[in-house]
Amino acid sequence: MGNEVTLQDIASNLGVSKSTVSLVMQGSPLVADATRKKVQESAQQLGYVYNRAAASLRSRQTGNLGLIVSSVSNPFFAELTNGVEQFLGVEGKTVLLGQHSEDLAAQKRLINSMLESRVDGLIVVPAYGTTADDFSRLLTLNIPTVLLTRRISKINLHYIGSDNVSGAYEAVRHLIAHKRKNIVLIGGQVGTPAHNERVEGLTRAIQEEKFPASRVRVMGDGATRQSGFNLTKDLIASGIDNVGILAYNDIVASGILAALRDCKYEIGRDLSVISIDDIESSKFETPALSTVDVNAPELGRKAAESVLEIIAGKEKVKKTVFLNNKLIIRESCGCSEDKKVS
Amino acid sequence: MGNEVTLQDIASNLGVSKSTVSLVMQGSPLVADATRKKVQESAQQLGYVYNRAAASLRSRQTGNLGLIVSSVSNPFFAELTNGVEQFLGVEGKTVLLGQHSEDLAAQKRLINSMLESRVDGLIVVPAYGTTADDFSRLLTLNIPTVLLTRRISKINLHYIGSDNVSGAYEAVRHLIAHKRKNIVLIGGQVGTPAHNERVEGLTRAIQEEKFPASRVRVMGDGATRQSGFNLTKDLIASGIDNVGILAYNDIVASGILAALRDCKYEIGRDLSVISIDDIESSKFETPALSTVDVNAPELGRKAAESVLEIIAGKEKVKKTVFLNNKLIIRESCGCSEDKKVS
DNA sequence: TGGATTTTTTATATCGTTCCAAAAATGGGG
DNA sequence: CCCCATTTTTGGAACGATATAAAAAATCCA
Repeated sequence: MGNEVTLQDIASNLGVSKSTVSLVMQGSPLVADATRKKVQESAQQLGYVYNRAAASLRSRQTGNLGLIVSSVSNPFFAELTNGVEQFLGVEGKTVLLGQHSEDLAAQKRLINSMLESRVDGLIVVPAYGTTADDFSRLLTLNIPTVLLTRRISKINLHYIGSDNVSGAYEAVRHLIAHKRKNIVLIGGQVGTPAHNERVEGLTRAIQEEKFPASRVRVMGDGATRQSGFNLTKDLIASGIDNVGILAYNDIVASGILAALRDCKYEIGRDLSVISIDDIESSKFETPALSTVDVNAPELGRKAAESVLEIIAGKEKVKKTVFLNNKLIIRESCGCSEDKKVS
Repeated sequence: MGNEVTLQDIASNLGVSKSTVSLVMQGSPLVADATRKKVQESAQQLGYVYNRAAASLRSRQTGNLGLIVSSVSNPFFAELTNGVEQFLGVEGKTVLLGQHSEDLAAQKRLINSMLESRVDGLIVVPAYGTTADDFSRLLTLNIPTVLLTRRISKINLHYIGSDNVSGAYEAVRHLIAHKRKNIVLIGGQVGTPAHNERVEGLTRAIQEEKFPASRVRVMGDGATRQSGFNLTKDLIASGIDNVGILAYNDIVASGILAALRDCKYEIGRDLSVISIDDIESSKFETPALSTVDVNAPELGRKAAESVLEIIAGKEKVKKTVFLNNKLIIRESCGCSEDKKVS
């Protein structure tokens, strides 16, 4: 335990200076090949382990990147996390993971913890209700930060997300093409940007298609399977006739489908369900879920790539990037029974 | 950016020594209350951020804990990760996350990266095929390490997992109680400890119940939804009569159920499916999945707790801990139709 | 061969904290 | 008011790396 091999040990062992050894560790082209080889062999042999904390003290770069999400138990965030970690891992960076569970105090604690760890940059899915104020520390310290999938108003930070407006728009157009007489948006935190965007896409679609607004309904109070399940039971209880359901996301959709199967509806024939996300499990739903693929792992990768670019000094001006999404038609919308729908 | 507030700045500001300020930051009881308050206020006011890397250089404790799993895209590992992070987060520790995706080279890279980050301890779900040799670095450096849910033979490390033997045993007994005439274990990497344990539980159950071994089958080649789906299609093609399926885990079970629904089997009546894990989504399957609850988040929490205890110097001797599990009866085994089964 | 170049190596200060031993301040009897 | 015990504060040496500028060694060319 107590015996740590240091640069100095290698240097003494070889009769060179620790500066030279340090240069080798950094992969500098300044050192002669023969010397480099000697040093590397000696390091190997002595069991040297590079000490990043010590290095960071002087170099002011830790190689640590923070990732804060709501919870990896949610498959959507898990896929984001997967994308981020995969990308950063091969870049030789280390990911510090935090989950706020939509708790602002927890989020604050996490941000602080990451600052203490001197992360080179940060990727955050902000908790519901986050204001610019909650991020003031990041702003004043000027930490390279990317907001992922959730925007915060009046804050000047990079943002990467999917285009929820167009996603909802395409989904609703498809529901209308199936001649559904009622449209219901189920799930989500009403009033959040992510929910507003879906409402906006829905609104645009029904206006364009001249679908009567009186036959559109929005039911939201959370983005869990359970809330999808409960809201759907409510909907059924209040009368459900030839309805096209736009699920807030695939997790909610999972609950919606469970409730509908429970009540013996034939999904696709009696009614249509289309969702947004396309998490891995959705194609194994019954019926297979029609959904807008936002490519969560790719969102994660792009966010990671982006934060590295910001650190590298490119991307001076704050950007908002929407990744393209794509409507994936499976069975829950009814296309398998009614092949002619666009 | 360039202006970092340090302990010294606070000290100068207040006319005390940086030692005193350091003591306050560490929450030492040595400093007078009045002084402590002054220091805290000044720190707040100057926007001081504690530098853990600098601290760790001298104190030899980073507060970093490493967690290496296969992939958080797999809900089981996501729930483990969730448990670990939740526990360590409130303890003020930082989680470094790595995913090896069952790639030994990636795992090696990750371990090395965590050592460079001087993690105080490590929690690892080892990749398939990991040998004691892959962990030699951890052993010689004597890093507090807990193996989670997967064991490695001939290695002296703490282990925490669920009792797969008893889990499989209970599940198979239940299948037999449903008078299923054939038993099939579907999914998993044949030959791995985790798979062997399930086979052992299965074997024990059929011997005890005098169930003919000739009507037992093991089909495994992976632990994904897709492999559950494919293997089930194979099983169906090869003739399936009054079968009781033991799914390797809930992810595999998800694929199994999808395949069975696809072929219009009435799950529960025509055949039974029981699985092991109980991930969050399983109760929303159709039919709701009967499964052995291993409480993944709790496994994660316990692993985290355990690694902290090892670091604290308790737990000198390496322990192997099996958490209790519990058979959860839902609908996929057929109990909803046949209420009398034990 | 000698001087100018180029390549390679090095000495030393520094990063921001903790540890340690010792010094200073405070408090309570007698 | 002084002495002793207790509480609080402090200076300075670590920790293990990097940065910087300068020295040393090797190479080139006439």
